[in-house]
Amino acid sequence: MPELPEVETIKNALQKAANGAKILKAEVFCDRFRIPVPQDFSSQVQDGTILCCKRIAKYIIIDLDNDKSIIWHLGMSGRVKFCSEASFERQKHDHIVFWTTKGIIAFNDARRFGLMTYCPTSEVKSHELIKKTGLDPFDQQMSGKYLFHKFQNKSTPIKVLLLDQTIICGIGNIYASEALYVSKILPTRPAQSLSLDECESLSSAIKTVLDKAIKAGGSTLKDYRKPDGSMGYFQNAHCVYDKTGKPCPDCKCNLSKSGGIQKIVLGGRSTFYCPVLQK
DNA sequence: AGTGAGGCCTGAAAGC
DNA sequence: TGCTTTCAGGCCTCAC
Repeated sequence: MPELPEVETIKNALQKAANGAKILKAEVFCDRFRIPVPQDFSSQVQDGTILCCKRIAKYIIIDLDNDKSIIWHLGMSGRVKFCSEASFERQKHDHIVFWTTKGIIAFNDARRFGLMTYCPTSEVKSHELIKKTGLDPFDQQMSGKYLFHKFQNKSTPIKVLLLDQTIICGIGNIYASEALYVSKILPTRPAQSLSLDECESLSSAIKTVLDKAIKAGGSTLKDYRKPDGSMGYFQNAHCVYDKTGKPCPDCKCNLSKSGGIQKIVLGGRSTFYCPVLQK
């Protein structure tokens, strides 16, 4: 499920709920993820106290006081559960469970496209998985100019490049469509055809869309401890995503003529856009 | 080098 | 109703 806003929301929730918690026991019930959980994972994180939770791209990084950091990715279907020990009942696909002094943290991931591993805290940034991630959308250097530069000589559809985590990290399939809608750019446009102005517009649209989603996700935080222990994800108010045939919010065109929001496949992924508003 | 297809997994929803 | 097919918010590897 999670794209940047969801990961940010979950990271914030974890930070709030688990900071200062000591890991009494970490149990790995299934280690077959995108990359296997290291054999010594449990013993390496056990007795560590959680100093802080950070987000790098779509990764959650949990720094422990024993100079180890947990690297966590939720993949497509990953969920984080946080609940008291008394109310915890291990459910299907709860593959990794932490018993801490502040309660249970469980990693549930039906499809196991996610991953959990660890490394020395000082080596997180140079870690194989982390080092290839591109600029965070909220990084100071993120700008139209940066995108314009990165898009030079790229004939790839702009929508496909937005999903390339080595250029900008954190954008997933939903927000790629949404950001292009906000900046009024057709997803099929070759990246190199975008003007500097359009890149500026896209850069700010990315930030706006993600920021809105984080704020909305944050507002659901108050009930993140639902009875089932899951945190719940922000139910997004999308403009175009999964709205095939429906009018887009800003469109004043004739729906019967335009056909409403169109769905196409780019780079193997569903892509949604308004053929009237986006050029 | 850059691109598209296929693969990893399971479950929900749609199609028959 | 029940079986089969398709699709899913991520990401990697492989063949061209």
